[in-house]
Amino acid sequence: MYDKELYEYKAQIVKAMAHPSRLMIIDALANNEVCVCKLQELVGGNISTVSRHLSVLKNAGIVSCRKEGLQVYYSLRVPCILNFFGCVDAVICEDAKRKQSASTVLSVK
Amino acid sequence: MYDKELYEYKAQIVKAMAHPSRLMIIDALANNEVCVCKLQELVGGNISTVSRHLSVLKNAGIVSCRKEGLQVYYSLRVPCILNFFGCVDAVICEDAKRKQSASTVLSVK
DNA sequence: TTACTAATTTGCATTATAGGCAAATAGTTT
DNA sequence: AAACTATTTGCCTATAATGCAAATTAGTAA
Repeated sequence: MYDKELYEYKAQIVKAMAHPSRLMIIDALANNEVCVCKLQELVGGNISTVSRHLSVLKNAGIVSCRKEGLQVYYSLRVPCILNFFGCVDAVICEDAKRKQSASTVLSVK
Repeated sequence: MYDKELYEYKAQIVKAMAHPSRLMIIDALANNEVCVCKLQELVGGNISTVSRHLSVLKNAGIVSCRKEGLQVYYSLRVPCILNFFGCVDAVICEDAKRKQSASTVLSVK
């Protein structure tokens, strides 16, 4: 396949987003840069785990960071990622129309 | 966290896309339904593997299928998924501006 | 220098995922 | 019914992702 390599590359990026904590982080970075310490408060759990998630996102090219004093601030490098979230919601809504499982969590009419 | 459950739900959907063969399948379904046999030709490999990828996409609510005679035809249930692909390309392009690794595969100027 | 704080990296154990093969299912044809 | 085709499912092994804890790096302040 000619573009098999390209699909592998794309899959790497999608995979980088494919974790609840990392989606939460991306959402948190929607409007402004946030330091690791705040992100830890947000997603909870061990700081080493949060740091690992951030490095996954960074390696995929989704976020970038800058250091200011002791803190490291992360920001979204490609904001269009956020548009996608609406579509994921659409998948959930479509599903909710049939099953009931998702409707409670999204409060779909 | 309030909507931790929601993020887990979303991650499931994103995870379902996070594989080169499955991205390839989604792309193939962009404009029309395609039978499993054609999809196997496309992604290659064992048919049982392809079938498994399809069931991952189906469980996530991304595709649906209908049977016609001996064949099963799959189609995209939520086409907005495709919009997202442009954004993944944007991530790759952003990256290509710095590194050189991706530029060859995407032929970015 | 030492002590302190923020973040990252590394090692390890646990769990999840991928892919192949063979067997099972469902629909078709004879 | 039996033979045939398309697809799915169960079982297995190999590989990758996860989360925690301990060790490490980097910046700050005494």
